[in-house]
Amino acid sequence: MTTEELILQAATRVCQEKGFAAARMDEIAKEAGINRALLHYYFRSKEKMFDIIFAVKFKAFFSGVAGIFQAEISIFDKVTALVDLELSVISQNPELPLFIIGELNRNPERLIKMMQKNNVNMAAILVQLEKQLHEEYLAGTIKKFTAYAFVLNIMGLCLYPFIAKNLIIHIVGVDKEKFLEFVSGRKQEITDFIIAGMKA
Amino acid sequence: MTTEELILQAATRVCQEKGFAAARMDEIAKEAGINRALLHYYFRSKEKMFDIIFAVKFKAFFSGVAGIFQAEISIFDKVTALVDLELSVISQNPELPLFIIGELNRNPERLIKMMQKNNVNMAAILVQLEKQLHEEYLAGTIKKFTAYAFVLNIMGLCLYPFIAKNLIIHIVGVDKEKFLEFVSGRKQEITDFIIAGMKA
DNA sequence: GTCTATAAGGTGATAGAC
DNA sequence: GTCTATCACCTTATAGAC
Repeated sequence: MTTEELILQAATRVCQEKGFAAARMDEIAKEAGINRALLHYYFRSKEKMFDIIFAVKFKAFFSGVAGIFQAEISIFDKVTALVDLELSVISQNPELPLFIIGELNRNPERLIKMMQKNNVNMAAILVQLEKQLHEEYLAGTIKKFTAYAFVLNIMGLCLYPFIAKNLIIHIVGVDKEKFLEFVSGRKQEITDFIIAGMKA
Repeated sequence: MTTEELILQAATRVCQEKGFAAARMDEIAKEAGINRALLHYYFRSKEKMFDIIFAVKFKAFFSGVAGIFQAEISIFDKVTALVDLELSVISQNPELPLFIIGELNRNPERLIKMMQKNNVNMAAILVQLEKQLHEEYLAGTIKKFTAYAFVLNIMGLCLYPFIAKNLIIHIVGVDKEKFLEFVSGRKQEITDFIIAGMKA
């Protein structure tokens, strides 16, 4: 592993845990086992380093999701595919949702740029989704749902357990690994729950 | 309004928006229209001031919820009551969930102390809930659910839209007030969705 | 109670030796 | 490339006048 990769890995850990404002260049350097000045040699500034970290995490968070939304499959198949993808991706990276959401306030423009760069047009996706939901409603397969409700329900059920991970761990005093194992293993249960809730 | 209340109000706004690490005493002072030294006169330190803010917000977040969990009503009535309470409380304070969750990492002990101080024993609540869920499952009214799943599903569906508020606003370019109005108005829809998903 | 001035320490970033 | 030393700035907190 190159020094640059080593630093980036350490920086990712620290930034994800603490957030940009609370993350310290000194802590990142120590975590990487190198000197603080070397961080600036490779990345010039904290902000630029954070940009790179955010871009990687953003891709992990969104890649694949847009494709499923736009696929020509039934709405129930979309539910299954979305739950499967989200839980798979986030299980590998439990801090991801809170990191993205938490850092958003500080620099919303960054997110918008990322969306454009990755060719994700969420407004267009929602319009298309709205059409499909309406058609399936008319066909009698599902109850009436807006595209917003559809997305929020799926994301809420999949992501919230990871977002509230530390809250739950500390409140009920459960083991972190056990908890993550539990929420990651709920693919079928969540999928069934959503489909049962949507069926006409 | 006393100066102390004025400061606390300004401090709450800034801390909730920026988080502890990014919040600046100077910004709070300006927001309150007073001098920075006066903050320390009233609250001694940033940390102590934050303690007070957090305690108030914590109570708003948890008060009532424990009571519903422990009430002697059917599981469907609990769903209805919980969704109603959560959406009512959070609608009045959309930043609340992310604030509590986001600040947790920095000081988990604070949360544990709050739970004890407010006499909320979540572990005991979950045991009791588990019992009820099992009984209603045996009675044939609902599918099999763990207490964890029950709580996570409800909280995810109610809270996630507020947690991801800024993500959604920026991604789809929707108006903030419109969005909050929409998610706050989903009480019936979410309740129906959950009950449909749980029914045997 | 409220202010100005300032101390004390932390933090990102750079200079320059090796 | 990697280090030590250091600058320049920012932020919390206090001292002391009014």
